[in-house]
Amino acid sequence: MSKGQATRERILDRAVDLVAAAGLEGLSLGDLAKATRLSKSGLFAHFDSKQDLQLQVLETARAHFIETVVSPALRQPRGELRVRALFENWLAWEQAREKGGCPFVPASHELDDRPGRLRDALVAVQRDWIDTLAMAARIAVEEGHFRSGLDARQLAFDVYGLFLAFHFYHRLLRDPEAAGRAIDGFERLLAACR
Amino acid sequence: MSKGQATRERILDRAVDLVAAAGLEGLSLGDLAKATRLSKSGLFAHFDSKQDLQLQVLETARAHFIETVVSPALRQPRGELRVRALFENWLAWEQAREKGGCPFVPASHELDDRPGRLRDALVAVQRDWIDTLAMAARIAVEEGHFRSGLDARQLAFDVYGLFLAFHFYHRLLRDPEAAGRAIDGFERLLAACR
DNA sequence: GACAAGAACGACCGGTCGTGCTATTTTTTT
DNA sequence: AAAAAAATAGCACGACCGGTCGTTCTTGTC
Repeated sequence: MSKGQATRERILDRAVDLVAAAGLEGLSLGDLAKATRLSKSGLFAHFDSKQDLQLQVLETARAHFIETVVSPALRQPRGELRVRALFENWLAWEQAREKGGCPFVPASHELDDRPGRLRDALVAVQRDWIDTLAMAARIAVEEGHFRSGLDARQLAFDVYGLFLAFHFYHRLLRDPEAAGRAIDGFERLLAACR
Repeated sequence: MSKGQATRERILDRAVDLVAAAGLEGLSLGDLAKATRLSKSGLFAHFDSKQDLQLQVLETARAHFIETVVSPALRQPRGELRVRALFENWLAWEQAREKGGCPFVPASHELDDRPGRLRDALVAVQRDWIDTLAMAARIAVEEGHFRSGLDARQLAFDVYGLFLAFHFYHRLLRDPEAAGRAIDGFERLLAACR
């Protein structure tokens, strides 16, 4: 790998953290340059525009998410275990990044009223993730772990709600019971699926 | 009421809409001046600083929220009906503001890592609201509508999750079924409380 | 060792931000 | 109607924004 390529990856990894903390708009070239100990222009030479940078940050975050949340869960056996793994890895993903948390959550609220390529890219990522959740639930029905007739997309909605509530209680309210509450809610949800 | 007072309230009302759309940081004095047809300096004379403006915007939003969500629900009879009213008014509050949605949701994500008076004020508002939800649930236990031993604060957590999922599906994904999903989830939640 | 390509630099552009100071207009009080 | 007070406008500031420029340092190839 060329040196430029390596630097660009270093920039993007650092940028994902900054986005998780301050959002996609809060990410400024100056801050990112300081964080990577590059000059602003030296950094900017790696990207066509700020939007290009933001798109690449989104793509980098997506790759991280798939690597640490989705892929390990897909190695679990089909059915309830896999659904559990998806949710638990998701919570861990949010907690692991000590400084920022999940970068998609702030991005979702910044972009929900701003049409454009950035928003389209984010929506695509989120739809994929919801599809993954729903598909895992549907497989659990096939396996006989969940009752037939279960609305898998409704389950995905409910689970997403638990994650967002966790994010909110954890990051804004600093509630130490946030994770416990999310897990309790998830168990109650699963019990209703059987 | 003096004219200045009236203008200030007009500014704050308009500012709440802009915050709902663009967040507390996205609110700029220039934009707000244009929206209220004042000069930037003429507008600024009403406030000590931008932070002062933001604090007053938060307080204005809080007053609106209590007026349109909490107070009408407290006029409902104690018990399940009141819990229902709180949730339904909450959903309606989010949908009523055609341009912006709930101003507290974007603010929560902007401020979750920024200590200061703004964050403290927002946390206080949110804690009050969660207490209101939990208290209504506890009353429903007293009235015999909900089973005894119910964890009222867990219910508040779950309900908050449903609202956030609704907000996310509605505003980012533009899912027309968002409200239906939230209501379905709420009904399932209530059924488990009885 | 020459030389081109890649990578990073510092200076700078026009624009917008929050914020102060001063003048002018409008409202209120006498 | 005059004087006092309040409300608004005009203007300029320093800081920072995304982005461009020409230059320099590094790297690898012939």
